[in-house]
Amino acid sequence: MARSKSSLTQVLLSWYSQNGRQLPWRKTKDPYAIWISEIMLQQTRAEVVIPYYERFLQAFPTVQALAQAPLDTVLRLWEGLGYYSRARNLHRAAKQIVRHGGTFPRDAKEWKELPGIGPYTAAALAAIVNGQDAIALDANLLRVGARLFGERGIVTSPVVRKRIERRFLELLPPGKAGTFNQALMDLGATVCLPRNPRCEACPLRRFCVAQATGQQEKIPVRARRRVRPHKQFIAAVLQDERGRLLLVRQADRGIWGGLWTLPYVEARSWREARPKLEAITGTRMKRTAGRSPYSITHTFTHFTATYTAIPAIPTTRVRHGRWVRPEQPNLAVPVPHRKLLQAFSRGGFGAIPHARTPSNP
DNA sequence: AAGGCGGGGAA
DNA sequence: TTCCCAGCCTT
Repeated sequence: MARSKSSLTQVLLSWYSQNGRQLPWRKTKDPYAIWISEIMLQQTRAEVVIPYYERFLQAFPTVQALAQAPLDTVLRLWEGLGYYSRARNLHRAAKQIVRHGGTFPRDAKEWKELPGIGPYTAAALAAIVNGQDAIALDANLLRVGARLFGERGIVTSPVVRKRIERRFLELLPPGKAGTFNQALMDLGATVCLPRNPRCEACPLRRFCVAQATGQQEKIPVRARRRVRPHKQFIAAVLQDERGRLLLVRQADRGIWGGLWTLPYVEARSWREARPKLEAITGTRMKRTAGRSPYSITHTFTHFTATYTAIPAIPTTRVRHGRWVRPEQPNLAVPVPHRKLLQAFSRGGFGAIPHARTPSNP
């Protein structure tokens, strides 16, 4: 057992030195830059993160620069990346770090005290930045570990997570936690894939219980997925005399917290939506004659949504929100609303088909 | 322990 | 279409 353990680790590290991914945040030892990367990488694949990471570090090269920036500027650079509480927590944490003289945490326990840093990120940063022996148990390590150790329980359950972490901890080469964790991540991302794992290319093949028993497609075992509900939303496209559209800022919590959207509510008809939209914008409004609504659907993790944008005109002074040019709002706008703005700026949804006016859009 | 929270890429 | 990703926070 002792022999296979050390040889497993050696094979893994050797494979990593030849086949590891070249990622921008692996070229630096700056705790600030690595911290930014880890937050962006939460629930987000590395390829998606790369351009965001580059732009973000260019805009905010230091933790001081980030701490001094307005939240709206930070959210602008996060636009499209999702899970926007990450950006709000990042901004809060930057202020905390600067208040502590700009010194970064020295171990996992200190990292975890910052907002937006949970068990995984604390372990990853402790290992990569501080060289501390820790297991950064992300989805990759969970999947690799479940297959490698032949774990038959539901992988997301606390018991199974603990079991896999303990097994990896036994294999961890002291002082090399950063490399060890990232080697396992890369193995999960490029070889030990969720579907159709490339076992023929796996350096750990001869150590893998799932491979030996032919169960690599059945492991990891996941909890049953719930059905995804469908929700309908109505958005008002209020236009001023200069052709600008009204956006409102979402509160700093909940979906799209801190971002700017068309005024919208969950509703199935204009009749139902209008009073609520009037409350949000602080104005009375009526539908624009001759303009048709425009709908898009968007799938979230927990529900599917249809957003119907309805052109309308304010009939009293508008008290809330900000007028923006739809082709360049210069504010952080979530993807579905950005699509609505783009569709409108490319022709304003067109005219209502004269044969049949949708009464219940 | 469970649910809310984005968006995109791959099969 | 469905799955799932370098998870965290609140309840």
